[in-house]
Amino acid sequence: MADITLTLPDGAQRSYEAGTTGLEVAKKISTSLAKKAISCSINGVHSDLSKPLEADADFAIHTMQDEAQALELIRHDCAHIMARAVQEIWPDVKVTIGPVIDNGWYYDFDRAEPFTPEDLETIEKKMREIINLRDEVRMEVWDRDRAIKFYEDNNEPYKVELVGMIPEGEPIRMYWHGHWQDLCRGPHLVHTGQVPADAFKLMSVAGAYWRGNSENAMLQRIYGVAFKNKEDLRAHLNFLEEAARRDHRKLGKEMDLFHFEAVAPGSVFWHPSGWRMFQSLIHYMRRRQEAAGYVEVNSPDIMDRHLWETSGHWFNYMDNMFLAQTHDDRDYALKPMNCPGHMLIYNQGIKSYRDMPVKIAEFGKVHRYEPSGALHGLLRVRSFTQDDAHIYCTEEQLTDECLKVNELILSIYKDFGFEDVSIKLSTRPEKRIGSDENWDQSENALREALDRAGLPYTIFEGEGAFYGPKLEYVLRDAIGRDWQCGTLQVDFNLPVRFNTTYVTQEGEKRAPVMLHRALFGSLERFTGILIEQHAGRLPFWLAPRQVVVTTIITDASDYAEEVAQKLRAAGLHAETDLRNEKINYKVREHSLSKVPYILAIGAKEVEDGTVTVRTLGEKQTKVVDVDALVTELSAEATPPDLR
RNA sequence: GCUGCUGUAGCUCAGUGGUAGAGCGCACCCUUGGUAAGGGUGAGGUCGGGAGUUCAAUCCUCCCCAGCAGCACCA
Repeated sequence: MADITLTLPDGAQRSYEAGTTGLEVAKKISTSLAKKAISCSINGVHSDLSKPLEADADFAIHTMQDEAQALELIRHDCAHIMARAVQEIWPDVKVTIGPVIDNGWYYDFDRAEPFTPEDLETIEKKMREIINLRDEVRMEVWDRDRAIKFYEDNNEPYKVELVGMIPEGEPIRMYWHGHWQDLCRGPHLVHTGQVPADAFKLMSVAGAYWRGNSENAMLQRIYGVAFKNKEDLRAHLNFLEEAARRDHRKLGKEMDLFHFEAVAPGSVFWHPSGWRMFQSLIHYMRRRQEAAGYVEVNSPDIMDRHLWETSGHWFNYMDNMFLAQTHDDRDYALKPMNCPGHMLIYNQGIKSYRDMPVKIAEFGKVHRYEPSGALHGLLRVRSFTQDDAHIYCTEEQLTDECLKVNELILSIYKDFGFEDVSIKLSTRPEKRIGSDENWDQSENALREALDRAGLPYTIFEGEGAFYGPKLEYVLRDAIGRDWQCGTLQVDFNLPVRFNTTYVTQEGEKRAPVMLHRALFGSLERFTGILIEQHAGRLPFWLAPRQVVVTTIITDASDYAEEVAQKLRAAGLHAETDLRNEKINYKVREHSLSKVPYILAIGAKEVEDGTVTVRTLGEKQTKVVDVDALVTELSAEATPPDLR
């Protein structure tokens, strides 16, 4: 048999007989390496050690030291071992798929009875037993008929379907973990004992549709997390606990910012502190938009159904609209969008090419009947305030305007400390309106704007709105869930539907191109993300309660009021706490509610005309002159755009 | 909307087939104390809503509502 030459990571070249497996190569290099080896890379493709090497290649052996490969294998083997455990405990459970995800894996099962938390413990225990068996993992390539027959005989209909979906020409790989087998692309570990038995944990059970389609049967998904060692697992569990402490729903209650009621699911009751923060965001955005040439308007909340038919929303989103009953015979709907209102404002009077671009902004409260299961604190609600705007421009201005919006969004996020924002470009969906030429033009404008800005982005084919493609600016919550905030959409269609025009230099009427854009997106959502981002310790300029003036003795009350008045006169959110309580008690309480500065006043301060300042979270206090403090805090309270 | 779980005082939660309890908060009293909980007394609940089973339901069953996790959805 011919020899093949392998180039190792250090550049060394070695020759072996063709058909040698990765594991045999490892053994020839050293016995200890063979013991530690978990997989290999052949020309950069992560592969099983049992795979025979048939040609010259770049070759590397992986051990648990190779983080990326180790975690992928551990998690993927965990998925298989869990499925084996489940079928050993409940032989009638049908298996489906079990991929690796961030921090772990999941596996979807079809079982009549729901899995209980006790079941998870049982499964974990069985998994540890399987790991201890150190069963060899073997891979066999089968032909399609044999695989289908096998799964039919074993009453595994989901696997039969999966085998059928594998494209012609691709190998059908069957992985055996001891006596148990699964259809899988691989690669896998050498034996089950390579999975660290103390570094994984089953987390939860939840429903999930077969193949992600709500028309299909609902399966039971078990989620697990797995790491290289138990320290990493513990660190991850700590992270989850920390994240739970930052949950904006919890902090919203603790900081008395907002609440929800069953009478209005998905709609926020803003408390004074929360509303103050909300208003600070609006004031900030209003200044930024004015500086960027926008004009602000306000349009009605309830409008006739015919308007929504004209815009196309009635046809596309009727089921998700709130309808308003009246005593006349007309149908009204609460606005789910601001665009039609802006079209009617634009259409007043005649616009010239000299007026373009026209930028109409509104802090519009929109209502959308979101599915009950989608509601999630401030992050997904049924009525929310958009910092919405529509830019009407000429086709020549299109790309430049996209670029300007992109710059504005990123500059604003930067002011809030969001530096790495992921951007999604969603292209034409199947169900859409408008010509392909227009879609080409729209998608190109967005793509070109991002390219000119030199920004990375991910394309999501077919995920655009029915009227145009969109950019989505995605921010991440405390536990790593992504939420779309800003958005920019190009639309050639709505202007045509509303007979919206401008007069060109040649005196002809022409439809403008329209951009839909929101920068915060939803002010409710953005507020929620901010709360989590800062774990409630908001930047001073956004903190709804900035300073509390506390007294140590009752005799200091008058002076405390005086200090608070001075702070308020400087525009700061200052209040007093004159209660007959110990200073320790007051400090604790205001610290827990995340007030940035606690001032303490006792006999000494009254006499000297000073205050003692404590910064949130710091033990050290300092005594300062009141006027100096007012000056310092006023500067700190200045919003970033005014500095 | 789907699967599973949860719903008891303002908050966090315990508890029982015989109409309820703690801590915190709140009110009042004592205490005037120097940087993360001073002490006492007291008020406060149709046990998410409705129906059923039962001599008796907060507890068991069913329906509805809301919330949580995930899925699906997100103009």
